[in-house]
Amino acid sequence: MNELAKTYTPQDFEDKWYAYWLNQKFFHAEANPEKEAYTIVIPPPNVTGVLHMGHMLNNTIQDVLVRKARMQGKNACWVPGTDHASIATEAKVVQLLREQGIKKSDLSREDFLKHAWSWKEKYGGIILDQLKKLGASCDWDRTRFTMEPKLSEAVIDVFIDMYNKGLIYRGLRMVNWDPQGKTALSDEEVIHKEVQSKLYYIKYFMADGSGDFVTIATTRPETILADVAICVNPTDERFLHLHGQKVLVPFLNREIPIIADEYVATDFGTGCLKVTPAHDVNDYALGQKYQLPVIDILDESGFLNAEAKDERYIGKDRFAVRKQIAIDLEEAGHILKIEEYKNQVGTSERTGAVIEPRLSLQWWVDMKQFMARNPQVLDAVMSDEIQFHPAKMKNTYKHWIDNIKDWCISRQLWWGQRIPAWYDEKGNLVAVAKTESEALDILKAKGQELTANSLKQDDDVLDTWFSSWLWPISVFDGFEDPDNADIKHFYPTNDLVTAPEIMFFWVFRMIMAGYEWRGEKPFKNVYYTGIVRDKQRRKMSKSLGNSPDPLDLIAKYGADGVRMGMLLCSPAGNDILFDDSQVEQGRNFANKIWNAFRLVKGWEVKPDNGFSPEILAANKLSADWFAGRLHDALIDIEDKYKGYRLSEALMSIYKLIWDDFCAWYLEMVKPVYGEPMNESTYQTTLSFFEELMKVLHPFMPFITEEIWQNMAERKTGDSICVANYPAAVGVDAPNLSRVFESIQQIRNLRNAKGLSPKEAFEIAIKAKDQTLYAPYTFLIQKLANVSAISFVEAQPQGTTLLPVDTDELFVVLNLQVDEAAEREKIEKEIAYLEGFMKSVDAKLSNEKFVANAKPELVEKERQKKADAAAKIEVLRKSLG
RNA sequence: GGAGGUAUAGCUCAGCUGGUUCAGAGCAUCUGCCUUACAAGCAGAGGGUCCUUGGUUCGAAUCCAUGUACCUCCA
Repeated sequence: MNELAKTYTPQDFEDKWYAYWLNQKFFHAEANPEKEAYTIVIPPPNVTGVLHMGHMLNNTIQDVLVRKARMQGKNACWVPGTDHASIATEAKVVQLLREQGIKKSDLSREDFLKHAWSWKEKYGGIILDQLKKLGASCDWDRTRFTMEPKLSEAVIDVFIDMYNKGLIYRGLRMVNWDPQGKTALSDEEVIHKEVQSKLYYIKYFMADGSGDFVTIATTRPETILADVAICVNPTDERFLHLHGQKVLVPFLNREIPIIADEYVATDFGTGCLKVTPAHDVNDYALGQKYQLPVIDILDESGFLNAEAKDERYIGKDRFAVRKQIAIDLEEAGHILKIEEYKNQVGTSERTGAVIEPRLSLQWWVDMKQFMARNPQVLDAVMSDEIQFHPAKMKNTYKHWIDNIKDWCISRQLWWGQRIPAWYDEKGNLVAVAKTESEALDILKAKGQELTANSLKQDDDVLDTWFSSWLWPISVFDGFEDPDNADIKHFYPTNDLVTAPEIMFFWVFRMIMAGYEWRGEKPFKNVYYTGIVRDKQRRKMSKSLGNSPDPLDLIAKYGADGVRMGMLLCSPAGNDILFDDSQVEQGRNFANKIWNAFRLVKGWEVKPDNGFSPEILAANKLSADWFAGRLHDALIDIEDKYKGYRLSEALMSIYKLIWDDFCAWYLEMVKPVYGEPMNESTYQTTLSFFEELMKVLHPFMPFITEEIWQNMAERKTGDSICVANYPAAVGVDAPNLSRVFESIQQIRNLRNAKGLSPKEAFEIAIKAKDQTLYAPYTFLIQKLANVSAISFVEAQPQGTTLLPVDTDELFVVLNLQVDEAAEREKIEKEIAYLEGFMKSVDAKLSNEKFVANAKPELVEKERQKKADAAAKIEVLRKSLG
């Protein structure tokens, strides 16, 4: 290293070191039974996605964990990859085609998939390249994609296996229908939003022509065309006379019965419920119970179909009809009133469209049965066999499992794994098999002769999560070859880092898959990150435009600064409020380190024998002190890692470097201007620096590598990312607490009195135990700019007293002291200590305390009392 | 409507098994310094009814209950 730039400029070296790491294959891991494996599988981002702040946080945490494991000599493997994201990707491709004037409906399945694949090839890798900018140390040779042939095959095999085990069934059920994506969704893919809508009170006239009517309240007047009954609560006295009567559906004049069921709430709306089995989940249940007909008036796009019967509305969108029918009802005298009303509507996570409950034939996973087969899915989490961080997430997990519902896994899309089910010409399910010929074989074995022409495969594909739940197994080809070296070595994985909202979509289901197909948990720890929000607590999102572009941030502050900014404020499970100023703090820290290194590298180094024994001894003492600090800090940091408290670990490192190393240690050993540094202290300082860089490396990989490479001669193939992580070594460190306090007291006095730090003065110390000061007077002289130090038995004339713990320090200065203010300050201090002593006394004289509290605690209290008494004495004396 | 969570300094958060090493950290603020590594810096300082009200206990920020506010998930 020749010249170091004056300020830290990450742009100069980040790309260089990332390329070097890749070149040297430091991130690549091969199965090796000799070594302890450490594995993370990435939560595969959508192949359509671009990096957002959530990814940044998530992947920074993973990188910290994997880099530390790697430095600790583990066989660290972080498997990257992407998710095919069937709905999101298909929606994007459809939109792109539309822009080119091509309609999906005009394309064959094969042609559409060609377009989708070429789109994926073009844009699919973007997000992974962005992760490289962040410094992610993934094993890129292992990059997987949930829809690549091997992984798709695993999905199909699993489907067939589950079908054969009776864990999957096909059934006509109410599903969440996305009219825009034209597909079914699982419950987890539906987002409930509160909207301002209207509650319409509509009159239904009695069929007997009496002119009497009942009033119902609904937010969806367009569905009256699909009404098949009116329902009231059997105990509702207002409507007893109506039971069994009939009313007419407005406009259609269809006669429908009035039925009674406890389901209806008497205190909501009018107490009369219109029953529309085709368009409401609860109504469907009612319809089943009373064997009511089902009239479905909506098509797959949410437009009214011929079943609506009324020509005015057929072929029109549900929302348009809602508006129109309200007007028409009003004109026809059917509207009693319209109220403003807040209610929840389900929307599609992917397309944003309002979900339509729709009766359709779909494939389902029988979750209750699955759980019965694999009780460990719950037990392992509750017993901490799989640890959640933070642990409070266990409650949510349990509650959800206790209320588990079947999982709808079929999607009416083309982009994804096509369901391996086969139907005859009448649409009857005849076989579940991987290929057409296997299906024919199965049929043959059953004695059914069908030809390829009469056999038709299911048109639908599987839910994206039906492939990602296999991820920890499938990335190691654990389905294709269950005993291969990779899966045996790397599975179960160690840590999973993900967002809490993914718990049910993904974490839970991976645990299911792990026990079902490996008989083993998929990971040991789950770290739930927070949601990244802006300063106003709004979730960062593209539509709000409140999310900074991570790459811009990296360009401005450097990847290390961004990583640190993300981590500083993100305890596990808490939302993180993101602000540029945090990233700035990270960048400033990097700059601090950079300059500390400039200082050390700038020293002129000469052999020890040219230095006075005093200087050598002094530097040795300083080094011993810092070695002690380093030891304590390493233990503390390790502790925080163990509890997955990464932001706290980082804060400990931050303070270790900034305060202990830079502010204290470097100032202690720094030669006066123009003087050289002795060789042994220089070497010790460099080795401290190296240890610090190693400890910091998982958090700030780039700057630590840059400095590490420059602190000594390095060979190609050397890197801090594979250097040994420092271990805490016990040391005999001097206690400098009184020395530091003395220095701070003197600095404080200077500040308070407006004395220049350049002006040196003498001090005298009256101490019970001089050995706490005598060997270190050079430090007080150097760091507090003191010209001479003597030890005395009483306060010399014309000096100012500074209390240092129970000792007294006298500054030899004729200060114009504001006597009254001084006295007041000291008296305040005495009052506080006396109050303190009183409370300790009260405790000690309380028999129950002495009897109940632990003996060491009582002893501690006695000690406190004695200390306080000594301090009071010192203060009293200073008052004269 | 149901479930879970949170409430501590201006902001973001620690505070574990109740006990003055318990009221803390970082940032921000204020004061003084461009002190030859760093103004992206240095040296200091101020700042809190630990959400309310009860209870348990010799002792509560900590445990329990109630209320309030906010967040998340589910219906």
